[in-house]
Amino acid sequence: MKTEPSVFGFEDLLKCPHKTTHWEGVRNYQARNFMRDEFKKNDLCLIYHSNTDEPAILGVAKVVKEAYSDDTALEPKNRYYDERASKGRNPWVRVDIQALYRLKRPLNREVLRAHPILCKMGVLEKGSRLSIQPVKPVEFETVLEIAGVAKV
DNA sequence: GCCAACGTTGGC
DNA sequence: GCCAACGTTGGC
Repeated sequence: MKTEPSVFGFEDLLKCPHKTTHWEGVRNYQARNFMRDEFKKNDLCLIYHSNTDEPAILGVAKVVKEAYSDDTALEPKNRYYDERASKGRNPWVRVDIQALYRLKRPLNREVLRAHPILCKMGVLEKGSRLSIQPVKPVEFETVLEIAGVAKV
């Protein structure tokens, strides 16, 4: 799961009550489909900072609530407002996630590129813009193994 | 700030 | 359905 630290970073997640937040504002159908169809309760996700001086994977979170209506799309004042969405016909969903671990050693793109397994990750692909994208089990395990984790 | 890549929009 | 124009993403 990508996020821009200037908007909502991993540190912001840690400050939330129960280190839990609604992952809202996804307005891309492909990314939405992943949340809607693939995210199951207790699944783990990697948190990645994009559009920043130091893009990196730096945390792990858990799905605590599966996809449900992202009502920010219905609020005209909200930055994620979508005028075409309406109550009862809202295409957008959010999930709730809870921070679990901080990576002891955040993995930046240079580190990912240099690794024989992690160099294949979607986030490194040219033109990769998907804010929600699948991670292979072996990739996930490798990230935890070489980064090390600390409970938050 | 630049710019390539991509998704979306809308005229035809 | 095609495709040009446009807006956004995001690394660098």
